[in-house]
Amino acid sequence: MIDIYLTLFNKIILGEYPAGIRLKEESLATEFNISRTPVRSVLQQLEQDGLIQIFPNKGAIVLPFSADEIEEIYEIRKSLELLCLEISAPILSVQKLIELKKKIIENANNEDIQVHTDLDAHFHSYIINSTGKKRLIDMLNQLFRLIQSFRSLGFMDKETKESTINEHLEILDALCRRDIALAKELMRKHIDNSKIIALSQLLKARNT
Amino acid sequence: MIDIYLTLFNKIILGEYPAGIRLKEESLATEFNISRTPVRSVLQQLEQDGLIQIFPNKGAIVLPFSADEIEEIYEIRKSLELLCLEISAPILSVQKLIELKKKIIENANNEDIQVHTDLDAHFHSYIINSTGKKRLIDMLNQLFRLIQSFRSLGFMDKETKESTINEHLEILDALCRRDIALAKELMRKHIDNSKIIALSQLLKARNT
DNA sequence: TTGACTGTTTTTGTATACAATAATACAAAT
DNA sequence: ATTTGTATTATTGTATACAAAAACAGTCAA
Repeated sequence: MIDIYLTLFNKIILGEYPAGIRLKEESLATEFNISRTPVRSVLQQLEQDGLIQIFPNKGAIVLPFSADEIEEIYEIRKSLELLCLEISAPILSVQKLIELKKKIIENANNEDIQVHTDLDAHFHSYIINSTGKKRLIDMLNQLFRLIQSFRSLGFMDKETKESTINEHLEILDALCRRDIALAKELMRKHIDNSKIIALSQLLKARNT
Repeated sequence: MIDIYLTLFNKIILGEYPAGIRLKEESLATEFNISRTPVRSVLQQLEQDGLIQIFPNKGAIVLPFSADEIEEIYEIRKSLELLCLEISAPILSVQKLIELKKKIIENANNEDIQVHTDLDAHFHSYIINSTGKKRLIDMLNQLFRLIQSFRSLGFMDKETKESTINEHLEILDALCRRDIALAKELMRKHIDNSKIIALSQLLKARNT
């Protein structure tokens, strides 16, 4: 049931199911060889992700997932992640920050995209999870799922990869020195840059 | 079905269902004289609200909704509502801002709590909805639902009511003059004050 | 007494059948 | 020709039946 969720999720994100088309329970059920019951459950989840809208007694339609969406998601992400930084920066372990820096430097020339995707996730998750704020963590993870594919795709480009690495390292340095104001400013710029990368990846994905 | 959702929602918020207790589908179904199918749907919604957690094949337990939760929700709200302000402040209609001011002043001495609850909602909604950002609006509305009861209760106290009114008016003035930096600063303080009010209302509600 | 095993019961997950609602097509009237 | 009303169909909403998994209780062995 998790896989029909992910299948639909990705089809919508990647534009395979365009905005406006209707998702009928029966069709989906037969398509995935399951009954309508789990289908309804999945549709409810997708609505919570903001990918579809369910009209009572009328069914579900796919909502637009366009550049505007990416733009909005990144602005929300920026606000929430800066809040995380504010909360966790004073209590982050310098030792762990240094470890993270080492890992990033060691893998700087690694060609594997997955490695960089993981390091990126690791970097942001450490800051976010250290807040210990359940809701905040959940909200950011939900946003991350929405932009995940476009984030990874960005690491295919060498320059993009290198600038991302540098930005991560600079933020870690500021955090080690407990220069929170600088860390926030750098993080703000980093997320703005990431947004531009994601947007360009979206356009690429949609034009293929 | 909407009413069983609201019933459970409020019972959890108000501490009637304490953290940790298990919600069994069958019991809820018989209690509300419906079948398990809509109960499951409601439980899924409550999980999205962050009020319960569903463990696969094991069922749902109520999560804590304590002062810490209120604290966290208000911090998130502050970040997101300030983002809204940043986006919408430059484009808010001065005419509408003045209308809003008038309404607030006219009703300043009204004794009806509902009137003040509505004005409060109106004030914040205008700023939030003017962004036109669907996701942002949805997220804030979800947060508002969680703290709604404690917000209204605050208006029972005369001093609290008056300070809230004054804060709203000051923010509206700043917005009329397009002094966005000031508006943001005032909004930040306003939400911090609201947090304290909500927290005290939570404690009151829990001790009765 | 403790601990592992097994059979029973409870509870959740899914499929299916039925009910209620909305969409559609077609006919009749203006 | 357009609109209104009605019958039909399609689709969602809910109840129930069945399957799978987990929790529980009791028994036996160490």
